[in-house]
Amino acid sequence: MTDASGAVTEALPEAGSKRRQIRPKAERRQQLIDATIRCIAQHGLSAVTMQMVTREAGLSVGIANLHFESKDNLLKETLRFVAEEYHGGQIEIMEGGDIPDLGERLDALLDFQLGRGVTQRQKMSVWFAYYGEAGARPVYQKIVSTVDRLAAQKLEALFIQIIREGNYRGVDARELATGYSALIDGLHLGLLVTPRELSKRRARAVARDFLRRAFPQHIR
Amino acid sequence: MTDASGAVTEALPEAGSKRRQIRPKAERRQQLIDATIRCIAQHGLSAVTMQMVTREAGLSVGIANLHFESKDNLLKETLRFVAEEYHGGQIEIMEGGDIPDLGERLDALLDFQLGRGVTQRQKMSVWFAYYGEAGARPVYQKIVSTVDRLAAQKLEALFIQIIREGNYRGVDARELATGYSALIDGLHLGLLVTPRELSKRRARAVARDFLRRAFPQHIR
DNA sequence: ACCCAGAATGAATGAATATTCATTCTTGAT
DNA sequence: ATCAAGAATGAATATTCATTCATTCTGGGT
Repeated sequence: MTDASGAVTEALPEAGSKRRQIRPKAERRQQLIDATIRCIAQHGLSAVTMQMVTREAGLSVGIANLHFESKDNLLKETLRFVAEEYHGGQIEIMEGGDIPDLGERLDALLDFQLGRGVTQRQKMSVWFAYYGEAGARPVYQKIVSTVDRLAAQKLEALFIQIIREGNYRGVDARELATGYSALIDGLHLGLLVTPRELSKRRARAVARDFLRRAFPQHIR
Repeated sequence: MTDASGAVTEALPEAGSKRRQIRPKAERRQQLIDATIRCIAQHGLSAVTMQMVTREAGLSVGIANLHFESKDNLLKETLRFVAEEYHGGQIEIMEGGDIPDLGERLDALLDFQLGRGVTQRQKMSVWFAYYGEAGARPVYQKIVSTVDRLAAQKLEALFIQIIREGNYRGVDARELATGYSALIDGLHLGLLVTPRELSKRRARAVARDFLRRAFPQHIR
């Protein structure tokens, strides 16, 4: 639904039929998680209802409690999915057997973190919606911490390699990694909240500048 | 209320009396905003109810709709208050007739942004709770953008002064200001969501490092 | 001492929403 | 063809919550 035309429509995935379909549990779960992401991005975490999500998924209300026990759980699993997708992508690049050159690998990482189109913006919304609640919900903190820590370690490892290769002096890999991560998070926030002030292009320039200042031989 | 003992109690601000008090409108408004901040920090924006807020304030439920027209409006005004307080503090320091030395002024700014105790943490929670909803609520975006822009301009102006004084080459004040703001936001996020990984001390070190790399003559 | 404007109260109202579950439908196996 | 397992549905339920407003109370003005 939610389309301009009054016609009752299916959600994106399946088209046409209004016949009841039976699908495996895993598929339905993903379908509901995807719908939840879209709903959070569009309406905000605090406005999301089960009716909204199931309608967005093109399914009936009861199904959400069939595959997830409760709304709380659906939201928790959605966060877990987004967190793992985002950090998984980063980690893959950082380990990167694909890209042997360390400078290029950094560039690829930056591309992943600040690139992409609308989809990325949706994920960003979700990401920060949960951050906003994290202060009051230890469950969210835990999910985020877990994936965060792993990504932080990989980033530090990459920086250590670069520092060694470039023979940079007086640079602490750990501190730099913390700073870079925080910078990326902050830029995401800016893109989300004040898109008028901060274009994606400028965000990338700022992040690149940070890296260039730290690793002048590797960037540019 | 809410205390273990059955005794009916007042909220923190006023003690003892259970007699109805009449106070000027402005005072009640502030009292409710303060209570709202505490509630958001403790329970999360999406869990805040009017009952919760008015109870926290030690007042009756009806009063919130008397002084603010609606819950929506109370939340909006609370955001405005937090935004103006935070950015107001920064701006005052940055204009800083108090501190003539530019390096010291930077240090004072950093102190303000990453210093303070529990109170600061409460404000941070509130701050990011709203950020999380900003993607879906233009009203919030607007409030934040407005104060944000002013602070960004002041920071840029300060950086321009420093660049001139230090005769730094190849440094773009605007870009650097964007980067520094983003870094601070990102560090706040880290402090909020993964306090185990990121201590306040380390956050300050990271931010200082950023500034030192940009303005080596002014910092340390 | 009295009054009354308007501040404060909280029980009542109605709307929104998560969750349940009796029922219906689909599919693959026999 | 028939059947059973279990996936899917959505009307009904119970709860929670924002908002209203008739009533009570307070304190400054006279």
